[in-house]
Amino acid sequence: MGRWEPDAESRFRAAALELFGEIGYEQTTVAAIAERAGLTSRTFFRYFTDKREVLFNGSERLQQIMVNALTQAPSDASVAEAIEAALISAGSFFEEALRPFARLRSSVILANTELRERELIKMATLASALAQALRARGADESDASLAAEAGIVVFRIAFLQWVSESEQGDYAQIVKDSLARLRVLTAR
Amino acid sequence: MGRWEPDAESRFRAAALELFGEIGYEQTTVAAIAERAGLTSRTFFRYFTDKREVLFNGSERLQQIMVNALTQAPSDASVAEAIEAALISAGSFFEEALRPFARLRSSVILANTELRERELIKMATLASALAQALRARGADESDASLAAEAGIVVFRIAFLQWVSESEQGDYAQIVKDSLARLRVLTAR
DNA sequence: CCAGTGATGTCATTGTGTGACATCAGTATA
DNA sequence: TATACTGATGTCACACAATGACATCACTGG
Repeated sequence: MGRWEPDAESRFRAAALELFGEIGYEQTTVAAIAERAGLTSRTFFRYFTDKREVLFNGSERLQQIMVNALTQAPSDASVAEAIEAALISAGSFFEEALRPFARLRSSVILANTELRERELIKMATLASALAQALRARGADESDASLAAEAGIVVFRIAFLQWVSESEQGDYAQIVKDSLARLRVLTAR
Repeated sequence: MGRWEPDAESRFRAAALELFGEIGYEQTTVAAIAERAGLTSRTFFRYFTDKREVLFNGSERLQQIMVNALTQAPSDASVAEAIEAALISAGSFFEEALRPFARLRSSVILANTELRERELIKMATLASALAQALRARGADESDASLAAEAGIVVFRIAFLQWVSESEQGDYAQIVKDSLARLRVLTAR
């Protein structure tokens, strides 16, 4: 057995999500998270740059999945088709079993402005990565930005629907519907 | 003459923008801003909830202008047309004389992640307001969100182009071009 | 002339975030 | 086996952001 309990990082994540749900994000101090995880504040900040970041470090993996999907789309696919493929590939993140977790996390984020800010910049980073991948496929500079950002808009709205209590549909279907709606709306 | 120098708020804004430009956002302390403005940190936080907020409190006015434009668009205008009117109405913010200021402010924001976060949430708030106004015009619930968010994407990209050194065109023309591009991209 | 108002200042406190240094089990190396 | 090394954690000290409580005092209206 090692000198310390394993999985410090996931213990931090679990403790944080619990406390945020129990007493709210602002009321939760880093010291409290660390105590519940059996560690110290100082150690918390070695794993996460930020108090907020403890809720967001799955995002690199999501980004990688989506960029891969986009890159591997058929080379004759249109920009819109490539983006659609990327959005749908994110579905592996959104399996039914993870819905309760996603719901809790999502409600914590929506309840706090600081956390929404962080979420938005993660989405912006994702959009940049997708735009970059589109350019690598030969898309025009500003077309790439526009398409990627618009794609992320659809992604966010679809995700919110998927995670909402009332919604029953599966993620891929919601994405396709949203894309279709956007098409209608932008058409003259 | 009043007991204090007038325009405390704009003195804070000016001092902050100067210092951010001179030594960077992170290196600038609130105490330093206050000192340059001839006031106290405590007073700074009476005007601005945040250190960041000192760069962002024009946004309510922008929002009001755009929502007004959207609301006053002809009642038979399509969702897309109403959004276009709102985007173009923002042009009163972006007159040629203000470009140097906008450029400095923009470069300060782009250089710092915290500030980019704040900018993004201001844009998100703006998008919500536009969506709300669209619903008031009778637009479908999710159509309103999609159209407003997509509109803000165009707005952000157009603004970035307008503010960039190389670009020469005027704001309204850039918006129209970007909208046209988005239309082409989303079409099947 | 006086009470009240409001913008500012002073002081104290909590929490975030970070640098510098200490500890010490496990591992590699002589 | 002894010794040095590594790396995850802890301890301590500190700067800065943010906020509550209370003090100050020019100006205003009666």
